[in-house]
Amino acid sequence: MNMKAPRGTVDLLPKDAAKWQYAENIIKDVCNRFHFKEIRTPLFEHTEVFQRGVGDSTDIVQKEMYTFEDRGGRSLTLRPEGTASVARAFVENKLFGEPNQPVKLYYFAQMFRYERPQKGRMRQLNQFGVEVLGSDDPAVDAEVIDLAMTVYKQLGLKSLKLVVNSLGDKESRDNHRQALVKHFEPHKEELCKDCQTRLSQNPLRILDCKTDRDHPAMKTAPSILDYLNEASKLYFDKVQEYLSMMDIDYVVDANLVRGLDYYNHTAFEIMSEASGFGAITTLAGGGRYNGLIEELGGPDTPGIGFGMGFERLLMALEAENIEIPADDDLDCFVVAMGSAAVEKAAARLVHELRMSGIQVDKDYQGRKMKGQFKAADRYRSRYVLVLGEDELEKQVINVKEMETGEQVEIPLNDIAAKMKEKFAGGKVDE
RNA sequence: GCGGUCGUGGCGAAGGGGUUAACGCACCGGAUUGUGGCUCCGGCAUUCGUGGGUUCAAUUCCCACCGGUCGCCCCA
Repeated sequence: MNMKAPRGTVDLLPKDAAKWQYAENIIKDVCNRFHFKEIRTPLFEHTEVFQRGVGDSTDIVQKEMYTFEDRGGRSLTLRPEGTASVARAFVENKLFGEPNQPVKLYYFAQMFRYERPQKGRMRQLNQFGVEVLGSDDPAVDAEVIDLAMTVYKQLGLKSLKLVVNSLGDKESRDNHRQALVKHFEPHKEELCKDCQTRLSQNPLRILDCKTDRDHPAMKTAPSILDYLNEASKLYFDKVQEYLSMMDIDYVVDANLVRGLDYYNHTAFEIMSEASGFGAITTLAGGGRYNGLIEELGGPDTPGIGFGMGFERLLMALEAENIEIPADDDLDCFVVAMGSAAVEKAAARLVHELRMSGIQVDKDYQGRKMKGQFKAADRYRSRYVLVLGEDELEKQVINVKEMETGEQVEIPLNDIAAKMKEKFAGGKVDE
């Protein structure tokens, strides 16, 4: 039997889970300040949701989905990204009818993509993401970007690069697409195999190709920015103005192309520039997707959002040597030493302390007293409560403060109240 | 999906076809009948990633597979 976690998956162990919780809490706080509400959608959807939502020509749909048939013969797919699911939920639950518009949502969710694992790329990955549905105000684009950047700043990241681009509206995209095909068609044979396919499928992505990066036709390729119609250009200008007003640094990269079909107008990506990051530097990516809601059967509703890789976020924190405050001190450790009666009294004591709101643990390994103290030390326990035959006889408990080494005897009847007193007002180091 | 590289205890790491698989850290016990450190002593690998093959003999050589890692593709 293969008892290893499936390829591309990892166990999140307690010491790392604490870091995740820390980051999650900061993110939730930022979302709250931006007045976004949480949404939780199912882990899997009808396959069609992604085929239509993400787009048939994308890598995700073509080769990365975890698709399976359930016992009822339905084709289901583990979600490879968040936007399509949220859009489906928006339509199904008629959130477009809510009085509060736009609908501003955030989520923490696992995504699944069948890819060759690598550092920063897992088959099961975690994303934090947001979606704003129901407004095409360019200030919303800026707000969404601001939210992402605020999250990173709140966590202490500095070496970041924000890249923005505009893919324009449908008319602009179509015109640009035609120009691209016309431009690359004569060089078709010189391009890589992938790009030859892209020429007919999605010529925009040729611009993003690493293989043909140095091809002379690449430099003279028509830029989307030159094909934006008036409305699209105006829109992009406004987004940039808002970003400037918020003092958010960014660069415009006309070759920034998002891999998913639903994007139009604003596209952006946030990358880490910290050293030792490896080949993968994208921390978050997103953009506007006016038309997606309609594609999924809802009313014509504009939308914008981003997905932020959680594993990569933590990699970035590590790369920038940002310490995550660890708070794993223990309030009390009960050392019990003696007969069965002592053990029973200790169990009761532990229970009572916990009922009083005190964090407490004890030894269950049958260790000797010295070993129990060592354990208490490892747990960084503030107090050790010793209960032995003598104490039980006298109905007291020996309380030792580990940092100072001071010890006092407290009657068993008062111990819960006394300890509660000591920890009143919260722990000092919290 | 393709290419490079790696896979020995909880962790780090040596070894190199031959009956006991170094060492360090951590952990447990003792010296010290009930108190955290230090020191000393002792304990701690029956899958040396998995499965085949070569051999009298394989952790060591060969093959395949699995997994990690780095890069390509692409993305979070």
